Amino acid sequence: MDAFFASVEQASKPSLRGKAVVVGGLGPRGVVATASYEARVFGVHSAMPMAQARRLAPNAAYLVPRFALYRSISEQVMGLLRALSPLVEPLSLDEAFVDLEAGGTAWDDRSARLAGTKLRADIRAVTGLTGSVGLAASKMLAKIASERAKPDGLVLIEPGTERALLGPLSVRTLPGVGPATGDHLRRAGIHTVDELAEAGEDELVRLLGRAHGQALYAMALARDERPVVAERETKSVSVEDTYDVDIHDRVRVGTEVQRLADRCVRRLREAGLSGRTIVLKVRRYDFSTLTRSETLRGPTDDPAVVREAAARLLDSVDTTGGVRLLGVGVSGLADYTQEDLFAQAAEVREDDPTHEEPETAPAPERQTPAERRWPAGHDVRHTAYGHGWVQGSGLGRVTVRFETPDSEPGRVRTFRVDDPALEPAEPLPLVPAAPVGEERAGGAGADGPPSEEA
DNA sequence: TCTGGGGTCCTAAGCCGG
DNA sequence: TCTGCCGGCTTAGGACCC
Repeated sequence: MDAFFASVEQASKPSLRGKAVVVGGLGPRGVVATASYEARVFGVHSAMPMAQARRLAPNAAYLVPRFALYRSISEQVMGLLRALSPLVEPLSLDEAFVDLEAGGTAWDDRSARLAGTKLRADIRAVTGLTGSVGLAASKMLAKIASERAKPDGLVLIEPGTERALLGPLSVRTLPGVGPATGDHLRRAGIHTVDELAEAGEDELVRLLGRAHGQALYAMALARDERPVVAERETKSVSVEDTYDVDIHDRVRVGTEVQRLADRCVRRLREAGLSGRTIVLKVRRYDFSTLTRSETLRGPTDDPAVVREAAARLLDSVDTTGGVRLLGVGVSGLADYTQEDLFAQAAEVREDDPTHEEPETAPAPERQTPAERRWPAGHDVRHTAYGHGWVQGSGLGRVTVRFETPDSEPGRVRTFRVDDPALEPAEPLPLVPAAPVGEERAGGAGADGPPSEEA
């Protein structure tokens, strides 16, 4: 999908179409998750600090991500992919590999192009968004092709042309070559894929280590046999928070770690998993990051056990000077088992007579009521004006633009944050709900105004 | 107001048991 | 019985990806 988060926001907010839109964390330490193509013109891009983005594009719309909405649209798209083939490997919410051959698509350019073209049309019809398709004989090449297809395009790499195409490209084009490996290679005088191939496998292994060297050499020769894997097991579950200001108070650090442990366990349980290894992550005031881990005798999903372990790990960390980030994770995962759970909990209670029962609910997060209740970009409903979204809030006021995905750009009104006529609302579908070929339900939709167009 | 959050994989060192 | 080697596990850190 092209600039996925930003495109979803533009589709759901007519007034933002054709405008610079930046989605990401809005706090003092936020970074850009996705910038619309209009925002990229100003030099804004993913992973850039939000403060820098605001300097580059002060007039862009800045919105908080709405992951639940993105996930629901992602599922629609993944559904279309699975109609093409049973072998679909999602890489993220907005990207996936599809093994067309396993889905019965004939192995020739015409058939492949046809499948890709139809897919792009289907994505547009179902979600209203544009997606790009890369077609090639391997995952690496398909990925490179899809990058070149963006935005809103289709690129096919013909068998036999791979090496000629890759040769002059920067080593950074290859998946797995990031800033560090790129620098490393540059210092060795290797800039292009051709130079990578000329260096030879032994030299690359010497420079980068066995696994990385061999993998990179194979890719430089356009050799990539990795299969498309549909179901990959989760290897770890973790949560982390970056704080708006560094935490210096050791007691506060302790309580934050406990909260993170609880959140992590909640996620673990939702996934029906338990794990043996507890990991504590600490990023200090100077951005240096360290991890400490402890492996238990058996897997657990008991909040008390994870809290205890995280607290022990924290004891071994010096936090003087302050911490900017804390995280708790669990790895060494196993499917949830009742026996292990009880055994582990009993063990801890014996070890520690002062052990406390876990709180049933974590302490609510501290944030100003306006920001908490009215995040920028989220949907709202007003009893008189209907459906809209939060343009901004502060000083006891919230500004709302009243429009829906299929309306004209709407008008802006400002309310008190505690206006009883205003309440948070669920996002509306980006395209009218009725599937193609079915009769619409007489304009008597349960919520939202009837569509302007057929 | 420099640098998020959730992952994966690899390396390397130390330790332990056979 | 002592030593050496090897494999596997644990721990810490780093690179990379979206």
